[in-house]
Amino acid sequence: MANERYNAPEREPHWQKVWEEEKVFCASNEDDRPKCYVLEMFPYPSGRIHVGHSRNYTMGDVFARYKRAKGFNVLHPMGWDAFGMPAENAAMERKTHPGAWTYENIAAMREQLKSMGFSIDWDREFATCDVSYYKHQQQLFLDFLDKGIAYRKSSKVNWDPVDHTVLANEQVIDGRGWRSGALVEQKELTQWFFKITDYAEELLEGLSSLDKWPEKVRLMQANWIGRSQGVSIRWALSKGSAPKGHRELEVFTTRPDTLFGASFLAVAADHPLAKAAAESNPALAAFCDECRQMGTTALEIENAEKKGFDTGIRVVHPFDSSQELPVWVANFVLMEYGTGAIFACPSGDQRDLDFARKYDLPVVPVVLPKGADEATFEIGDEAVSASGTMINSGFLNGMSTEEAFEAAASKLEALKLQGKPVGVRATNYRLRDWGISRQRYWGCPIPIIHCKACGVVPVPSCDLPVALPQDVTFDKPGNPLDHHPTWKSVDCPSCGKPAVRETDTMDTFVDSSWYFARFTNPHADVPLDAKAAGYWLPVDQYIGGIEHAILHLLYSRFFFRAMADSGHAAAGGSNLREPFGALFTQGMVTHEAYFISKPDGTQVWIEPDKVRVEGEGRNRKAFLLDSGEEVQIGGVEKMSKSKKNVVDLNDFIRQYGADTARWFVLSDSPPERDVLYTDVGVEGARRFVQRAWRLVDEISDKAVKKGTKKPASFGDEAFELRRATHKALYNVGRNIEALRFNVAVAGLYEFTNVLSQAQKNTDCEGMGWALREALELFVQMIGPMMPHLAEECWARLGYNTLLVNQPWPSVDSALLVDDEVTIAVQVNGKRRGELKIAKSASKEEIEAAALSLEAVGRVLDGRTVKKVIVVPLRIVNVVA
RNA sequence: GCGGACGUGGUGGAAUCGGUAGACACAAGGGACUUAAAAUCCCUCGGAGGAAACUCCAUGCGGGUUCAAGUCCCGCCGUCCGCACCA
Repeated sequence: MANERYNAPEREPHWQKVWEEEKVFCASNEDDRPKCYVLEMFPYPSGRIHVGHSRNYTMGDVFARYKRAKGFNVLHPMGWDAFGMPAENAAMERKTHPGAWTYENIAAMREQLKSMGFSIDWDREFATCDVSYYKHQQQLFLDFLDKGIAYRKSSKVNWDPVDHTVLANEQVIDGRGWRSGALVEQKELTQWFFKITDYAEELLEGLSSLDKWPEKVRLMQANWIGRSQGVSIRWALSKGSAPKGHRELEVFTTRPDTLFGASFLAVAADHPLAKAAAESNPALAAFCDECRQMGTTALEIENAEKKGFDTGIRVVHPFDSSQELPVWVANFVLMEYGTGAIFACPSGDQRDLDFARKYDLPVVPVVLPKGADEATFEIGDEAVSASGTMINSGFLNGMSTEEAFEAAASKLEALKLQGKPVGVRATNYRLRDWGISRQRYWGCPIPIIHCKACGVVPVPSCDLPVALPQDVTFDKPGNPLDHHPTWKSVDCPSCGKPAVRETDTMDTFVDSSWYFARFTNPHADVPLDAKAAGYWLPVDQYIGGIEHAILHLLYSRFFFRAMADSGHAAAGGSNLREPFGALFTQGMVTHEAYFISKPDGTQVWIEPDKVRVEGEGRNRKAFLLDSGEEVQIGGVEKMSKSKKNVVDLNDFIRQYGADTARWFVLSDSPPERDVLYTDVGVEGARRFVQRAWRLVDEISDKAVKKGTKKPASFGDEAFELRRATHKALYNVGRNIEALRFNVAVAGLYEFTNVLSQAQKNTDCEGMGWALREALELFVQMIGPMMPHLAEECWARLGYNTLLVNQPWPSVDSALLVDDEVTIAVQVNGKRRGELKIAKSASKEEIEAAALSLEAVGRVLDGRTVKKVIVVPLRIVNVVA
């Protein structure tokens, strides 16, 4: 039996079959054990799983298997984020149906995940494109509508004037449609929104309770919500300059203290005042049109050249009625934020300053920074936003910025315009409402009917689902639901007359905002089974990419609250508001990418397994395997289909087995950081799988039989092995618990080194028993990470039970304590020696021992010791 | 542009609370075993100096706090992620 290689590709399917037959991983909603809900962000079924994807599921699986061994009732489900654009693109390119393409991908990917041996409860699997899932989503929409959480308003989209279709931001390349190449326009459409802004304060406050979330994610969300305290100020329009029907302009500011430095107001191109002024001013109208040509993303707006146009409208300064300021239209002012209008203080804001310099508007310094001299202080090319002392500011002069804020705000509240206060203290949020309408086929239909007589009519619940039609074509641009000959024709549920269905579908972020709740009972005939959700939620450990830090996670936090507030609360009286108790954001798997540059400048990416790499450093060159043609080395990037730098999971498993893949993605790199895929790294993992098998296989013959009584005493080596075993167990458990898999892996490497040394001393008293203990615990420790190999080893150790059903072994803490400790001795902060001393040694004893060290005396060289710092168990520092 | 992170040997990284920097692994070099190879096992391995003991330098760069800084603070540089219709 000994010296046989472990044949992973052959043995792994065997154990997977056993687990499946025994239904080991099916979670019960009725169980006395404490519950643990482990979830990895579910995948988009893009086609095939590559090694990059597998990392996140492996981490979740190790945690889930560990928790199961620790005695928890574990829920570890899997599903598919199955709606979205790639399916429609595939439909256009390959003439397949998006549904057919999606379900084929799901079938392939499910098999891939199964071949990784993940401990998933497949009975709970669903795809968001299943009618049985999205019909409940439609019910949720109706309930949101009822509660006022869903509403309609006008909003802008990227419009391709040639294809007559709405484009996603990623479909707009350099301001042009990706297929047509036409200049993209902005178009106003009436669309559906969720009132996430109603929850802004709660979502912000809730962050402080999420102490098991990464600090950076909470910070990013807090900044995204962007609460700011300020004053909303109404400016009176000067008579004669105001368009008909307009008498005032409302502006939100966080800096009322700088009001005396205001030199102009600026409004968005879509601001009602701008539109009104443009009616009688063709040049202004043209400028506003130009602003609308600009991209819709924050990136484009920020990077665009700052431009403006004077509307001719003038406003009266609230603190000085003799002063009038011009109102401009500026391309950097957003209608969606605040009131769509700002007042500009160029001395204190860089963007305002650039604008003022460009259009020759006044710049009045109003804040004198600490240490500056008022007589010589000037604003050059850089605005000064720091706080300081107020100058040139009338009644605010001499105050600090903070005092001036209060004084100005109070005065604005006291002043009256048309009988109402000029200013009101207000809290503003950067967060905008969530636009969910998409003009696409492959999404959840919005259950609404538009009737000429009755207006917007919700589809009655009893008529759900509104299912997508199957017979659609993608041969012309635009939304196939809109083109469909019959689908949208329907009788109005209210008056019975012919009406039309809403043809917009929902943003796929809606689908992923509640799937985790649905997993608690995916077969319930209501969206949320309150009892099951009350039992399982919140998710105890959520794992996913950092790229979801804001949108998906914020939307889900909102959606969960919105569900509760529209009658879909999780039971248990817990009033649960946060769906994810702990969050972990893992890094990605990266791989070198290779490409060939075509004469037209485009790059054709090449799969790494078709490339041979030669040389080192700067001389590294890559060639095509079949033709020998040289290819460019394109740097290390995240594994992605578009760059083709993926390693297919099937190929990998066929060659190395799932356990090698699992071990590789867990090794070396800290899980929150990116890991570089390299062949040599994989070789290392493969070697360890064999080494672990060999150790167990060989040593099990030297160890005592299972169940042998523990000897009364152990020889030194046997005792040391036992200590090492329990230290390893303690560390591996702690590191899995903390998701520090790379450290757990290192600990296991270290332990195998100890084990292979110890087995040489079989003469030592009690060694046979210590080896048996070491092997059994070792196998249990690798169990969560390499479950197939561990089962194989468990059987080799003589068991006919399943390792996966064994409880996690307990640490003998008596074996963890050292009675001696080595501490470093420093002189003036530099290490000069070390000291082995009893753990119980007093400070005085440690100090005396340190000072008597030969190396310390030599370095001191007769100098007097000024001070000795003793940190027991850690360090001694002699200061001379 | 705005917001957030990260930066340690030839390489991936470890250092849990401010307390011996480089655990563990990979690569490389040397040796054992073998007819030979693979596999496996053993040794060396941050840089400079030195026969050695040992000394000096070293955690992206420049400052600071501290008895003590990879770790804390300030300022740079570089890389990565997000920016609301990719998921």
